[in-house]
Order: sequence, then structure tokens, then C-alpha cells
Amino acid sequence: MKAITIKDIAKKCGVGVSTVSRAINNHPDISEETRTMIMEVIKESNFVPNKSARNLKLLDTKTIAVLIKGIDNPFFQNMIKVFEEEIQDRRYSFILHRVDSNQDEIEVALELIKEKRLKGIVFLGGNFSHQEEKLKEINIPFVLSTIAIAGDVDKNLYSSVCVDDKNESEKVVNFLCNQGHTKIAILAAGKSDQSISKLRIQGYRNALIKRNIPINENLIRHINDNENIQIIENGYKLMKELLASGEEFTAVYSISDSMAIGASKAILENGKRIPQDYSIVGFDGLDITYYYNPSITTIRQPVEEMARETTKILFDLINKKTQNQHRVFQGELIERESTSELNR
Amino acid sequence: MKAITIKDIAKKCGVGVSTVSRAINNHPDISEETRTMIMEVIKESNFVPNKSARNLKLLDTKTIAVLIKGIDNPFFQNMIKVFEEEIQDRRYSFILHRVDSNQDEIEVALELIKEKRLKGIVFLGGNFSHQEEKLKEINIPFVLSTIAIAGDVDKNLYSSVCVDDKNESEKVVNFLCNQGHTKIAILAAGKSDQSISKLRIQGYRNALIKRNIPINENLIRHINDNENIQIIENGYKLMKELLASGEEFTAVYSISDSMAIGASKAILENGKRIPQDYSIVGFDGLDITYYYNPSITTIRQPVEEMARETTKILFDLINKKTQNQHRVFQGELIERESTSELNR
DNA sequence: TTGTATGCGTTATCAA
DNA sequence: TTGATAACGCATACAA
Repeated sequence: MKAITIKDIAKKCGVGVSTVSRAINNHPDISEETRTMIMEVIKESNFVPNKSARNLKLLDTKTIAVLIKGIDNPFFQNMIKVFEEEIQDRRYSFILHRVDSNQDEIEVALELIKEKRLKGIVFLGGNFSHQEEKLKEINIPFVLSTIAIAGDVDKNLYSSVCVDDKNESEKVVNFLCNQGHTKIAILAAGKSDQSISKLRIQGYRNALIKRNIPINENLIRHINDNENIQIIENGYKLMKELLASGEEFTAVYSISDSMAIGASKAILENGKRIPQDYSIVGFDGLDITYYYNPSITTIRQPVEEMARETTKILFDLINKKTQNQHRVFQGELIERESTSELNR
Repeated sequence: MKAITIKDIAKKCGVGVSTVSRAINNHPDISEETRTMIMEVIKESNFVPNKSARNLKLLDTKTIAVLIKGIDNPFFQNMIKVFEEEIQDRRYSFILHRVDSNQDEIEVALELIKEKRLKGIVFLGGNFSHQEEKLKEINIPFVLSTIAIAGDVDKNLYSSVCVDDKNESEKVVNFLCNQGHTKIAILAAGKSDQSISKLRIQGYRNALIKRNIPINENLIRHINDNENIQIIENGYKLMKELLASGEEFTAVYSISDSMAIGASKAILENGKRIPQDYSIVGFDGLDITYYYNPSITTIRQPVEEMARETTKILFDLINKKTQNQHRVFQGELIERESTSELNR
């Protein structure tokens, strides 16, 4: 069974293909009469235009793609909604494209740009340890959102929106120190991570160093390199190991809320109390941290505002109202039940 | 700056376009020599073939699309991984396409079929209250996965994989009854829902009716129609209302784990204990139910196996090894800390 | 207001 | 083993 095309419709209607095309695309230069007639036939015939053909022909497509690495990250879900709203409000169409963890997001972007004639791209998540050369190949506006870029890259080549991971991390550790904690464990990503995990560990170290608190390397715990910090179980396992190790500590800082949940469970299963025996802090500000029992102290990233700013910068770039920009947001430390003063 | 095409590459290499095409697509009838030469030039020039043109020309594309409605549903995340694996194992390419809650998934499917020359489709999530007519328009194999189809539709028109929502729901309520509970509240989706929520409420009713336990309509609580059962907060609010209403009950059955979490928090915030004051059961089998404190009794849907079976049926259909099939999986009741015998 | 013809960038057929 | 050329389905410049 051959697929139905615009030609078939034209034939059925006794008109030319261009007239059908005009009807479909709401062109003004067509009589209302023939338009409705054509649309009628189209509906009857269940005709659906072929987008590939359309994209091939068009050189101007008002569409934005969001390339997301780690679509299972609950942290991104609210951002996606904002992207969709903001983009559609501006009469652009929105494409959400998932990129696999072992795919190169720039390659994917390059393909998509050609295929869909994109006007702009948002890169959401991932490490982005790319060469400048690669970045330069992207010849349309793009913004890196919540991505820590590894290495030295010319800031004029890209725009970005994120929180200052190092600084926010320092904030967390300072908070714990202010409560009297000095033996603070940190649950981090794989050892070879060069992205947010690395930055947050740096913040952890900085905070301790500034207070002359000795750093116990045994309290810096990593999951495996092929594992994900968004998996609750990984925090759970890490904490079980830490507890079993006999290493002394009074507080735990998990670089993700998900692992903080897992860690909490491990602590509770060991018959210990939160926060009386161990204080625990997460990072991200997921909803679940409020609903967990006990509720979990965390750094909330202002995800909606960040998403909004991302699209704003992107459209400013598209409309040539701005050069590449880098916007750094503040996180908000939300104190909850999982942390308390250390009683010595 | 005009985009670079296969013609430019051909010119640069001093060969014809068809030779370049052959090089790109690993055709056998080309000398290794020219192949490497061409690939070299392609790399240097950063040439990326245009997929729209490719899809337009091709009539045989080994690709499967998964159309997912409710991508923020944590329940689907593990399934997606399985789909990707299974599909790629069979040397097909995998497209994950998100469909918005107010979009018609069949329209989207029809567009995608034409655009990408799909070989098969998986519909994941959503209500699917479609006419038979619409279903018939889809002229390639497809499977509905974890979708409750509303109304009477000829089973020969589609394949499906799901759990028996009504039956599993009955299982939950029976379990609570066996523990001595008779005043059981249920937290459900919006009143006008015609999908899983409706079925699970039916199961709830059936279980009670079979035991001659009177049904208190005030214990059947609905969220708003425009709200989502995957949002923790919705369970929280619903439970707050229920507690404030003064209606008596000893157990709560939430039709989603997410709402069960929210409900648990509401109970705990009210100074009540789980399960001593209220038993609570969820549905889905999300990881978080294990990690929550207390851990939550739930019905686990065997998501991985269901995803695997979905792809199996789909490929059997593609390879004409089978007619349309309907596979119903059993859920597994996992008893945890959130439920206990009622002490009167 | 409408129809004809051309080209978008690829792949496949055919001839060389 | 190669190259020229005809589609694929649509939008549009141009002619009518």
C-alpha cells in the first residue's frame, strides 16, 4: 500500500499541488471556497504531509531543540515543562531529543540542525568535555543549561546557565560546620568525573581548608564510574559501605538528592537516627526531599528560573540582541529535619 | 553560510555523488581505497548527511519509535532503557518521542510513520480513548504498553501489554481486608478518568462488595481532573483533606506510589504513625517505595519484563510471526513496613 | 486566485 | 568499481 501524497490530494480535488500546499499552510492567496474543499478531502483521505519532505524543502523552520542527556534525571522534568511553554509562547516548535549517555551530544546536534533546520539548541545535562573546534561547528545559537564545562574553553564560543557548583557546595559544608560538624562525609560521582561532581568536591575541600579542618580522604566516597548519581540505590550502597568501614563521621553531604535518600535509608536501617546520629544534606532540591521522612536539608537549584533564563538567552541570541552570555544562579539552602547541631 | 552537501564532498574528492553515498553507507561495491579517501574528506569538512533527505528517499528504514505520554512518570524510565536495548540488539534504530498530554498520540504516530518510515511503534502511557477508525489508519505494527484502552475496541486491531489493573487493585484491597481493615480510603485520579484509575477503583469496589463491606463513597478521593497522579504533592493534598474531613478510616490505598508518598507525609505531619494509626499501600513498585521511611507496601509491575514482551510482540508482528496479541502480566504484592494488622 | 515546473539532499537504478 | 540521473514529497517562483 503506497502512502498518500499531496499529488493524490491534488488529483482528487482537481487542482494543482501548489493549491493544496497553500491550503495546508494557510496561505492567504487562496479562495476560502477551495481551501475548505481541499481540507475536506484531506480529512477524508487521512492525508498527513511528510515532514521529511517538508524539512528538506524549507530553509527556515522556526524550531528549537532541547538535547537532554540523562532524561531519567528527575531534576530535569520541571525544566522541560518550562522550555516547552516558553518556546511555544514564542511561536516556535519544540523538539525534545534524548541523547544517550555514550553518545556525543554535538554530533547529535549537528545532525539535528541539518535535519530539522533548527534555529537554536539547548543542551541540558551531561559533561560537555568538548574541544573548541567542535563547538565552533555549531553554526546556530545554543545555550548550555546546568552543564559544567570541563577544561578551558573560550567563553565567547557558547552561552550557559547554571549554578556555581563549587560555591554552593562550599555553602553546604559551611552550613554543616556551623552546626559543629567537622567529620563530614561526601558522597560523589565516579572518581573520573570531570563535571559537577568534581566541582562539588572542590567546594567541599575549600570549605574545610578555609576552616583548617583536616580532610579525611576516606570520607570522600565515590560510586563506580559507570554508575549514575541519580540512582537512589547508589547512595544506599555507598552509605552501607561507609558505615561498615568504621570510619567516624557525624554528617553526610550527598551531591545529589537521590543519593541522599538512599544514604538516609542505609542509616535508618543500621538503627541510627537522623539527625541525632548523623546529619544529612542533599543537593538539587527535588520535591521528594520535602516528603521524605525525615525531610531532607538540601540546596535547591532554581530550576524554573534557570530554564526561563536559558530560553531568554537563546532567543536573544537568535534575534541578535546579545552576545554569548553566562548566567550563574544562586542555590537556596533549605534547612529541614535531616540536619541539626552536633552535640558533643 | 550554506550547508555543505554530498555534492560538495563529491566535487572535493573528484568523484560522483553516488560514490560518496556508497562510502557513507558502507556499500560493498566500492574500492577500499576510494572509500577511505572519501571518509577522510568528509571528516575534514565536517560533513553531516541530511537525514530528512535520507528519510525522504528511503522506503525501508529499520527504525522503531516509542511514543511516550507522560515522560515525567518515573515508572517509565526503566522501561525506556529496556526498549532501547532490545531494539538496538535487533539492529534497529530507536526513537523516543514524547507526546504532550493534550496531543493526540495517533496523529503524532501518523506523522512520524511518514517522516521516519517507521517499521513499528510502541505506545507507552496515556489513555487511548480512540475510535477504531483511527486505529486502523496506523498501517504498521504497533503495541500498546501499560495502557488501559477505554471502551469497546476490536482486539484484533491492536496488540497490548499491561497488568490487569482491576484484578491487581482487588489484590491490594483483599490484602488490606485480610489484615482486618474495612474502612479503606482510596486515592485516585480525576473523576472523569476513564483509564487505569477507573479500573483500579473498580477493583477496589469489587473487593469490598465480595466481602460485603459497605462502600463509603466519602473514602473515594479524587484529585482534580487536570492533575497528575505522578505528582507527590497531589497525594499529600488529598490526604490532608481526608484527614481534615474527619472521615474514619484505618488504611489508605493510593493508586500510585507517588501519591502514596505524599499521603504518608501528610499522615506523619499530622502526628499519626504508619502503620500503627494508618496502613498505606501504593501501586507501581517504584524504587522509592523501598527507600521511603517507613518502606511502603506496593504492587510491583514487572516493568522490565513488560517492556521486553512489548518489543518481542512488536518484532513478531513485524516479522509476521504472529497476529495481534494481548499479554497480561501479574503484579507482585510486596509487603513492607507501611501496613500491619489492624488492632481493634 | 491558480497551475506548472524546479529544486531541496539523498539513495538507487542503470549504463559505462 | 564508478558516474549520471531519476525519483522521494513537498514548497515556491513564476507564469497564466
